[in-house]
Amino acid sequence: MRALIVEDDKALARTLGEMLKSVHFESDICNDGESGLDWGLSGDYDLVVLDIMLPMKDGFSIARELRKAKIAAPILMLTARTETDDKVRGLDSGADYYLTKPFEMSELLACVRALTRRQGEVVMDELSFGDLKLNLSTCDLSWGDKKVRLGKKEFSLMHIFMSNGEAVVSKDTLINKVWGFESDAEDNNVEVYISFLRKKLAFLKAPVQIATLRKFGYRLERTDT
Amino acid sequence: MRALIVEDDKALARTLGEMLKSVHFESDICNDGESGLDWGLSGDYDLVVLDIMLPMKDGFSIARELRKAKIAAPILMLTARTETDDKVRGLDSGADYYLTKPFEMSELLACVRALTRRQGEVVMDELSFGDLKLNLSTCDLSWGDKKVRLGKKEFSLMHIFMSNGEAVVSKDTLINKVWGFESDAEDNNVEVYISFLRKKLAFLKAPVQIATLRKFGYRLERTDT
DNA sequence: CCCGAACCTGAAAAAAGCCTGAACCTTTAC
DNA sequence: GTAAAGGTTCAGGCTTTTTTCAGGTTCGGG
Repeated sequence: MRALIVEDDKALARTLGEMLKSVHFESDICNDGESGLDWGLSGDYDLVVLDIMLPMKDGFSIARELRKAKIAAPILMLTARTETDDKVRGLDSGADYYLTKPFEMSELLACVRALTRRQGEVVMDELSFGDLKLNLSTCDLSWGDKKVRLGKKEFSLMHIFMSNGEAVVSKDTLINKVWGFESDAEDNNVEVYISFLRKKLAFLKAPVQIATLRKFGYRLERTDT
Repeated sequence: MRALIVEDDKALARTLGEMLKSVHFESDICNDGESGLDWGLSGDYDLVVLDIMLPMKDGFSIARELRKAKIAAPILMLTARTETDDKVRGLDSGADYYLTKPFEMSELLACVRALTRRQGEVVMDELSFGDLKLNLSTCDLSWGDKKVRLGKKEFSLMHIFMSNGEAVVSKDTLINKVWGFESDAEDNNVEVYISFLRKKLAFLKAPVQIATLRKFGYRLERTDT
């Protein structure tokens, strides 16, 4: 993890760096606003600690410009100003936390933990088999730039196949998982849906097919090219 | 957007609710810790405002248990305690921001904005999907120079769609987030509003549609040109 | 080579889900 | 208080999904 510290008080900057080091951050330090912004724009920091009053360029502007450049790293604003207006301005410039000096190091570290904790963000779930992809959040099956929408049962079936790789899946298994443990669905229902899926795979021109293994079931296979 | 306020000072709770309302949050209020936790566990909130000293169960425990249950909503901890130890404890329990009373409402709202701002989004009061824009402060949906005003429910729905990009959103989710998880709204209510929104999108001639995925829900889609 | 079991698939019926106009109710603004 | 805006309910009609069915094809063992 890398942190950028933009702070003109060199002693404080160094202390911050050491504190962060104790929680496994490598820190870079800038003593003025311009260089702070430049470094921040590189985009490879996981945290930015920003003073407000700085030579050359103030912390508000830096935060604003970083956000404008789509830099998403958490910004911790650190300042002696206690006015509510400053806090509001700081947070609205794009900062994620506003901490007023003086503060204890334990508090700062707790903030840092809170800010960096939520990194397990938007996980776009997707199953894939070769280049065939099943998007679990949009429910569509795609290969290259072609996409088809799957109905619910089609989706469940495909989901099962794609989670099983190349393993054979029996009709019984499919019926149990898709139609439910105790349903009166028959083998033919599965067959019909397999047929639907094959049509869609053909439409995608995907190099993948659903192969039949008589008396055993079905499985996904790559169709070599 | 829905907020859960857990605060035993009823007057303050009500004030908070009103403040949040002005930034388009529907709030549910709990006056004790136990019910606060229960409600929070429903997982339908986009923000939790938590007092620390509460009857039945303190804010630290609530935050900890919510996180344990994988509830990811931002937690704003709100308290009179100014001890560094309390702050550290609060943040480490899972809170995302620690605000000490007394505070001004403008500060609270700035925190809320900072907390609910999706990472990577720059302009705070506008969501966008392609060229379609939803102005969060005027509730206007616009495309190019055309604009329509959305009602509150229409707005909430659109807000959810636009924060979710192209992901499918189920009717249950929509009902829980727009009408509240213990409401008796039915699927048809959602359908009616989807219908309203479609009319407005059509009026805007926006290249965006609300697609139906039968048995899954709805999602935004670009209508290719 | 022949037969039956297993499988495929188009079509159509049945069921489930969805859309929407309109009437009616509730809240808000003045 | 009143009107307008917003919200809810309802019913009939429409669309898509799911099931059913029937005739055809494939496969493997005798």
